[in-house]
Amino acid sequence: MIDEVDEVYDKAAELFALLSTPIRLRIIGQLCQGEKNVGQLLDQIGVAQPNMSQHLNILYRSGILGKRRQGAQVFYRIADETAVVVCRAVCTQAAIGTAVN
Amino acid sequence: MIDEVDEVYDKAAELFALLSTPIRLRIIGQLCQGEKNVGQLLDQIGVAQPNMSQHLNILYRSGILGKRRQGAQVFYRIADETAVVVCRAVCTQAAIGTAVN
DNA sequence: CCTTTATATTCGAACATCCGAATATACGAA
DNA sequence: TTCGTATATTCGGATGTTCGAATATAAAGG
Repeated sequence: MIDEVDEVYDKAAELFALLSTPIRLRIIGQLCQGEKNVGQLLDQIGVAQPNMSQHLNILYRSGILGKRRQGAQVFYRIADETAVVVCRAVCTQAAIGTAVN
Repeated sequence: MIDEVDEVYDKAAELFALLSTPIRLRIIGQLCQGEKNVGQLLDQIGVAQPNMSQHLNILYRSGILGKRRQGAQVFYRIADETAVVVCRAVCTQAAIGTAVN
C-alpha cells in the first residue's frame, strides 16, 4: 500500500471507466440474471446490434464477461464478480435502486 | 425498479465516470484521511495546480466533495460517502489494495 | 451452394475529456 | 495599495469514446 498504490488507482480507474456508460451497466444487470445470448440482450436493451457487439467486446476483453458460442449464437456471462460487487455498492449506498441485485 | 431503472443506470454511470481517473481517486483517497486544503493535496498528488483545481471542482459540483474557505486557503472534504463506499468495494473485492480504507 | 439468421468488424464523424499554458481572482501582510 | 501566496478560470490542442452506417464473418437449413 505504499508503492503499489499507483497501480491500484490506475486499475480502479480503468474499471470505473468500463462501468461509466448506462448501456454497459444494463448489460451487466441483465447478465446478473444469468447467461444470455446477444439476441436476448438486444431484446432487453435499446441499442443497435453493432453497438451492442462493441460494448460486449469491451467488457469481454477486460475480463468482466466470458462468452461461449453455441451454434450460431454467442452466450455471454459474468466472468469477474468485481464489477457486480461495485454496482451493488452503488445501488445499496446511493439508494438509487436495486437493479443489479 | 421498473421504470426508474433507466435513471438508475444513468446516475450510476455518471458516478463511475467521475471515478474513472486516477487523480480523482487519489484525491478521494487523501480526503478519506480527513479534510485537506489544496496545497496539502498538491503535496501528496503529482499534478499541476490548475489541473488539481479542475478535478476538485468536478468532484465538488457533483456533490462528492464539500469545501470551505479559511483565509486564503480552501479546505475540501468528502461530502457524500457514496464514492468512498464504491471505492472500498473495488479495493476489497479486487484485492488490489486498501488505499481508500 | 445459396439463403437466412446471428454476431462481429471497420470506418468516420460527433462529441467529450484531460492536460498544459496563460491568466485571473481571493486573501493576508506590510 | 502593493505584494506574495493560494486557488480558480479560460483556452487550445491532443486524445479518447460513442455512435451510426456499411460491411464482414459464422453457422444452420434447405
